[in-house]
Amino acid sequence: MDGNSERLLTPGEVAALFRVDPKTVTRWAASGRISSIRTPGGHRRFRETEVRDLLDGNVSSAEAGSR
Amino acid sequence: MDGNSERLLTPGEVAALFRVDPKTVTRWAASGRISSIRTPGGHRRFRETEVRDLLDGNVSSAEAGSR
DNA sequence: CTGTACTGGGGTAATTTGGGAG
DNA sequence: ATTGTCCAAATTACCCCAGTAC
Repeated sequence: MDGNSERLLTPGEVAALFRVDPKTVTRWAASGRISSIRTPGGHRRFRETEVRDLLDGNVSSAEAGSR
Repeated sequence: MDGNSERLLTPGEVAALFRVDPKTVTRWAASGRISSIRTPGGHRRFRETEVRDLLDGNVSSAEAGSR
């Protein structure tokens, strides 16, 4: 209960995080690749946790282990 | 906290920085020589700091007569 | 209610992906 | 072993305009 408000990000925010175009983020939501919440007006909003998870959940660590 | 504000570069950007083909950059990521973040669409994004470090941190001053 | 900034949808061009062969 | 080019397919970027968000 309470306001465990999940911070919602706008397409422009997510686009900046992934270095892509806001329209591309919209396509991800349309393809079901990312969860999206719709505002009464039809605009989309994304969960920060989901975006964060995607950002660091696919990082191939090069790790400088010059052996 | 949250040092997530990292600028990401596209394969074409990194390729232009190294003066190589985008395909070559992709191979570096596939070999694990450089960190890579994947977009939900499958495209790769590279960290600006990582590329910069490689560009400036790999200069063997004078390149002693290696040949 | 007015105004500014951003968003949604469609369509087309550019880029990126993956594997194979030189 | 590393790189550059070939092919085909997928994904992404930018154009327009109207509507929504604050």
